[in-house]
Amino acid sequence: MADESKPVYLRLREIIAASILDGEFSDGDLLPSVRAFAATQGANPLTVAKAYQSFQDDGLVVVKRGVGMFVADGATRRLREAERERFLDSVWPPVAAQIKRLGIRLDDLDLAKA
Amino acid sequence: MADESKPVYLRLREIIAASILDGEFSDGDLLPSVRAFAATQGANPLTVAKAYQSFQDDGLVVVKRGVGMFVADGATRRLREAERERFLDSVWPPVAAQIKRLGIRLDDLDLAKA
DNA sequence: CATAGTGCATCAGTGCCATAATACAGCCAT
DNA sequence: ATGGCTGTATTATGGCACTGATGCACTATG
Repeated sequence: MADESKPVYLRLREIIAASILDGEFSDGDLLPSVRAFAATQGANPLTVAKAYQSFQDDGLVVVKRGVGMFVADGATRRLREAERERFLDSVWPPVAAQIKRLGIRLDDLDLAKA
Repeated sequence: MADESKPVYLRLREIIAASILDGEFSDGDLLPSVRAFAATQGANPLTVAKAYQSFQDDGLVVVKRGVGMFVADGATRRLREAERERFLDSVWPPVAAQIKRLGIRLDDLDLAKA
């Protein structure tokens, strides 16, 4: 969901979520520091902090002050379920409607194109 | 694409585009006036005007000052092609990526749910 | 000409987003 | 203990998009 028009902190949030879902970071793993991640993404550290903040609010990330941010226990599973529900409820229906409206056939939709 | 978080004028634009693609308005038809459409949608007339504006810029709508806005010649076809290209280029790839990432099977995606 | 319906231009207000510069609080290896 | 790394809080600023109220120019109709 790399929509170029979205706010930066939301894009960063999606990048982090994708990394976790793809297994790049597992439960208990130490996430990149705010400053380090900001550097690699060319973003402001405070903007990164804002992205991390939303994960804390959901309890998906645990902060050890002075050490770093860790993926919470069971976060991978909970994140996957939350994202799945959000996708099926909010993302897919309008997409399906557009597919139908535009008369797009499933042959045109290559699932490997991702 | 009724994303509740999007700006109003973009949602209105999508409503209009869908109406045209669904054949509710054909080439040459008179579109609802800015004020009338604003009333039915509970929006501000200026916001509606901004939505219509984007169609004018694309030449999909022709303005007769003092009369109203008409669907341009060939607009239905051009709109369908533009929307199709936009969908395949910008919308579908991230959606497909998310489907793959979340391990969603095609059985869960009911195309009739639209 | 008078009226009522069009779209449109102008100006202003509001809120979110991103950035910045510091400073502070906690942990850890040396 | 000290230096260096964590995240956090504060305040301020600039930019931009969205929304809104008012009034004007235009056209069809009678």
